[in-house]
Amino acid sequence: MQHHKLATIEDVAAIAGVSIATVSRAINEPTKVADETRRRVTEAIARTGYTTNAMARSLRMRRSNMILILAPDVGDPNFSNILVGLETEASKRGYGVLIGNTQNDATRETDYLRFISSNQADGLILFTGHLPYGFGSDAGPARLPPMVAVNEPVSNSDLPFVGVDNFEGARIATEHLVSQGHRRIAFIGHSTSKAVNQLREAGYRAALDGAGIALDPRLILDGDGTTESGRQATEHMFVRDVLPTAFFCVNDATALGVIISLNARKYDLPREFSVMGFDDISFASFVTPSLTTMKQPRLKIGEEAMDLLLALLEGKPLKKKEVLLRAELIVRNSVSRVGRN
Amino acid sequence: MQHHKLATIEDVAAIAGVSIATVSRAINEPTKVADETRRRVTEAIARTGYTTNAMARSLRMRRSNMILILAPDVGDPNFSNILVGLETEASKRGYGVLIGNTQNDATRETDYLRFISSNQADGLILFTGHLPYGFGSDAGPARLPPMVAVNEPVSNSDLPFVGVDNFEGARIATEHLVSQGHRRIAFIGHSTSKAVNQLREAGYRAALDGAGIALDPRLILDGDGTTESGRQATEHMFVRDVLPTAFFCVNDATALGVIISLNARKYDLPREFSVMGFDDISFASFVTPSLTTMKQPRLKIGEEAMDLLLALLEGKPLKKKEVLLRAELIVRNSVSRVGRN
DNA sequence: ATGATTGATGTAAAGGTTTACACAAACAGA
DNA sequence: TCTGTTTGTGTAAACCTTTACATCAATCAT
Repeated sequence: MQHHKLATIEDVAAIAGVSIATVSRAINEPTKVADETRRRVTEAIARTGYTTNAMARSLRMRRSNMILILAPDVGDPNFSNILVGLETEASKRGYGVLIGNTQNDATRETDYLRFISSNQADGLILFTGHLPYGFGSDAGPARLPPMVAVNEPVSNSDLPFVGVDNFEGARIATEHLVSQGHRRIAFIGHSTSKAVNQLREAGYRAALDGAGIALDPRLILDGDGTTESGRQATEHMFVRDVLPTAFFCVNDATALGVIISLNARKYDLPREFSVMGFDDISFASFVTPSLTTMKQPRLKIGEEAMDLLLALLEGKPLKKKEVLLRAELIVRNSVSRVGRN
Repeated sequence: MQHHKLATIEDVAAIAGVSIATVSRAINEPTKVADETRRRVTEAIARTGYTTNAMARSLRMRRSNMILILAPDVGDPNFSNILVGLETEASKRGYGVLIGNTQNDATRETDYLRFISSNQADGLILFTGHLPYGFGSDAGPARLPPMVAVNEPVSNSDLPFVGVDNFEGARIATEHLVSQGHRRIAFIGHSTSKAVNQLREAGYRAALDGAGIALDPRLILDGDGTTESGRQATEHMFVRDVLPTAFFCVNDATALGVIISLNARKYDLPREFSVMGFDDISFASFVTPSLTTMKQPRLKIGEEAMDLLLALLEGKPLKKKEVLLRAELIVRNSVSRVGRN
């Protein structure tokens, strides 16, 4: 009862009075068929409402024109904006987009590989920062599908990568603080494991270095990028009583924690302390004070990543193995000139 | 160079010393094959690393086990949380999820239907509030695929619908304000076109009615659900000098506009005015004062919608044509007892 | 006039499954 | 012993394309 019976290429061929091969050619290589024939085929297609069956096509061509996107958290607003870019570019080029929410669960990751191994997807976009479990494995196919990593580069691999230039962004951010007269600038979010954090810290160090400001290691605090870690780091500073005039936070979530902590202590922001974030996530403009931060070009990241993957897929030579996009400084109200009190 | 040559059912059959039919049965209807045979097949599968080719399977079965999700804005955080629910449920049941970002563009909507007509997707989840353009059309297939509407019911149709109970939620919200002693409660977001707004206004009216509070039409203001409209409505109230003690806003975005406007006028919130939202979007807890609002059960909405669609798809009898989920009152700091000044 | 080339089309194979139907063996009931 | 049923398996068709190869007519070069 599902399908009446969709029109097939044979129906079209019969009506147009040609063979199915000709119909196929009229559709896929129009120049290879005579004008008059093409006209008849086009008309027959219109009359039957024919659409080529993608399954049969994929089976024959060994190509699904689908891209699988694997992300640890599809609900993450940061992800979803990149997704728009990915989807837009894919759609423009005639590809469909399949999504898989891995939740960093090995079982789920392996499970999604069925889309690859069963030919349901031609390529892979990875947000996870590592190869899916089950790839390097014994049973798995030796051949890896075309892949592009986004946001998090995949460790020990030379996978093409698209993301924001964290080092440069962090440098710009820190330089902005310096330009406002700050010299005691804390970095909140030191991490020995997260590549993103390390790059941003490196940018911070480079900026201080460039400005001739000596690094005070007591102003560099650990953090895992959560709001809670920002809060804790701030509290820790007050306990030790080693204070900066400005906080550069590894990301907006951390910055929020810092702001919450400072607000709770009744400081007047940004007069008494400046706070700078990174990412420009949606709430950044709604916090009080609204957050000065570095905006990630999320749409662009998505588009570039998909473009790269499709180039890979279509066998075109890659321009680059790595695309780093610039973050943009967004000035709001959480940073002011130092020493206004 | 792409694929070495994946193992097929024939390879497995050869190794196990059975026919391909038996292999297929061993996989899909294990009870129908003898224990010993099944063992041999399983082993052969393990040895070859065989995965069934989904394309061939879909072609034969006329079923792709894919669901297409059509949404006007994939980047909308409200959407992306529902997406998690949709994806989780689909994945649990062995379905994949395909996404289409329509941007309310007729061309794009029509374009995505190719997934349906070409058998690449078996069913449709609609966030758009209307049937995709090209469906009722002449050329299109008379047969509609199984569909479920989410968030926005589809007008003039009896499409199954899953969403939040707006009427009930608005009533609960308003009753909360009443319970805090408010009697002059404004409704911001009256609309003649948006169904959601109308339902929430109806809930507001019902609550007032239930509390024996006479409706003051001057306290009902137009709004399209944007932050700007919330701001404007508030300004308008001050111009006319007809003031409530509490604002019930059609959604959080509107509430944010109201708060911005009141903050700009230097009112002390929530002492002088209470503000209530609806949705509990991510920034709700970050505004100052943090927003008391009604939380949409987004994950649950997604799960229920997918469950409904799959039931439809698998020909099971539907429990209901409409699933309305309850919104939950989230008490934060933007509402206080009236008359504390 | 002849052979070679070009252009347009058709024939048939291949892609990898699922499943209706046929068949054989084993078993049950008489 | 015979008939009818059950159980397990195999054969082959069908799902709908794309495309290598063959065919044939028309055009061209010599």
